[in-house]
Formats: sequence, C-alpha cells, structure tokens
Amino acid sequence: MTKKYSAKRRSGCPLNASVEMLGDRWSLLIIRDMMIRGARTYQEFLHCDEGIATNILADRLRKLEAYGIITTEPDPSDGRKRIYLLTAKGIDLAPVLTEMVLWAAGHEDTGNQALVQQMQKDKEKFLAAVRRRWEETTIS
Amino acid sequence: MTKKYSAKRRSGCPLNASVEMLGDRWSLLIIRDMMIRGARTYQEFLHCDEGIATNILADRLRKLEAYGIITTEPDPSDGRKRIYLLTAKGIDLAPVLTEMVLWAAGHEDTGNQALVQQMQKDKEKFLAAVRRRWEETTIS
DNA sequence: TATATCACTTGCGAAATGCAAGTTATAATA
DNA sequence: TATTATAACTTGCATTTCGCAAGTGATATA
Repeated sequence: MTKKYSAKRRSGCPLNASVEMLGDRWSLLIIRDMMIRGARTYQEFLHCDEGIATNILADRLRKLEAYGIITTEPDPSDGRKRIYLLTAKGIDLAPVLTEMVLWAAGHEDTGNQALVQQMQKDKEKFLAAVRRRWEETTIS
Repeated sequence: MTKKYSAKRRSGCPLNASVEMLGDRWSLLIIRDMMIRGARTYQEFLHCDEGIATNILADRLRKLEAYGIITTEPDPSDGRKRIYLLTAKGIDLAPVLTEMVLWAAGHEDTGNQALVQQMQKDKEKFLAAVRRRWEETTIS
C-alpha cells in the first residue's frame, strides 16, 4: 500500500506546520545530510544516519517529497539509482538547521567543531556558501 | 514506572543532539507556548496545544526538564499548581523557533500574520523582546 | 464537610517505529 | 548469455509510542 501524505493543518501559529513536516526523529537529519554532507542517494542516506531503518527512510523520503521539500529523479548514469535533491523550499531550511546546530553547540558537548566554528564566525557567509553549493549541484 | 531520560548521543554532527531533544511532535510546541504565549502551567499547555494527551504532556515536560530546557517549581499562590519556566538553555531556542516560523510562513499559508510580520520586519528586535520578557518573568 | 480543580497516572486500542528478511530492477562480470 | 552484485525499496512482525477516557491523591474553595 502506498500512503498519501497531506499537510493537515492545525490552526494558529505557523510553527504547527513546521512541526507537522519536520517534527520527527529523522526528517531533519536527512535534510542535513543532503544540505551539508551532499548525500543524494538512498544508500548515502542509510550510511550517513546509521540507525535509520530502510522502511523509515523510504517513508520519510516520500513525505519530504509530498511536502515539496525534496524532489527525486532517476540517475542518468545508473538506472538503478534515484537522485534526491532539495527544492528551494528545502534549501530554505538552512537557517533553521544552522540555528539548531548553534544552539546545541552552545549547550552540549558536540562533534564537528570545525563546522560549528564556521557557522559561528560568519553565519551569513556560511548560509551563502550552502546556497551556492546547492545552486551549483541542482539542475533547475 | 518513572522513566529516566538521558541524552544518549549519536556521534557526528551536533544536530543529532538537537533532534534527540526536540525531534518529536510536541516538544517544540510546548516551548513555543512558554516562549510566545506565556504558558506556565499544565492546564495552560493542555489548552494551548489542543490535541496533546495528558500522559504525553507529562512525559514531554519530564524530558524537557531532564534536558535542562525547562525547570519546574510549586506555585506559591496555589499549592496544587506547578509552574514551568524556560531555563537559559530553553530561551536560547528562540532563534530556532523564529527561523522555523519564518520558513513555514514563506512556504505555506499560515496563521498569525501579525507575529510573522513582526519577526520579518526586525528579527533581532523580536528576539530581544522575547528575551526581555523572559528575564522579567523569571526569578533567577 | 462537600465539591472542584490541580497535576498527574493507568489501561487499552491504534498507530508509528525498528529490525530482519525478502523482492524487483538494473549493472557489472565471467 | 548466465551469474553475481548492488540499487531502491516492501513485507512481516515484535516493540514502542501515541491518543483517549477514566481514574488518583493533594490542595483549594464553598
């Protein structure tokens, strides 16, 4: 059975919509892997976020596509693969992820200090670099 | 049975830590209710986020306290009530929530346009106001 | 004393999740 | 061509979480 996903909206604050789309254990991590680590295929997601189950990954990719956060297309160089790409809506999540990372880095002992320092040093520059990389690798 | 919550850390990016603490359907909404709407008691949370079950609310409040995002103390004016307050770590989530709201507002049809416009117009000013309100209402 | 309200807890059915084992399609190799 | 490997999934099933209704004990109010 193929599930349908629709953004059944709770009323009130727009945060409800965000939580509807992103408020689970894996969605934001998948988006981070696409945005920061350059993951684009199923196997790359599986190995980036070790621990995610294959059925959950398939489900989250489907949801993210339904929400317009990612698109998918066949890989021209390998017919077995599919390539997942962030949409404009997806790359617009960069400030959200950045703030989350900075928050955690400020209050927890955390990994990847190089990335964090890059964010802290010049947030705008970091975001611009993320967006530029996205534009370069996205055939639009 | 009373559950224990500890931040079992996944390695790598600090985003893992944030998702560990906030990656569910309700935590961010509870924090928003405290931060923006001034909710401080169990009943206020129940009525702010209509739909949250009482057991889930109790669980999330326990988790958020375990993570150091909120504190709780008895209400001096009513011994039945408990008052929940954001810690410094909790109020530091304001930029995260703000970016999430702005993201959703930019890509979805959303409620509370007044709040959104306030955020868009001057993000720093909005965040400063949130923090000031927190300082005023928090006995530290 | 009686009743209401507070912050929970308990029980239970339903849904979501995690894991292992398929399945199908394409690609690379012999 | 036959075989093997890898890709993106699906399926089954046990475990966990969730949502709802109904308690519980402590405190406040009449």
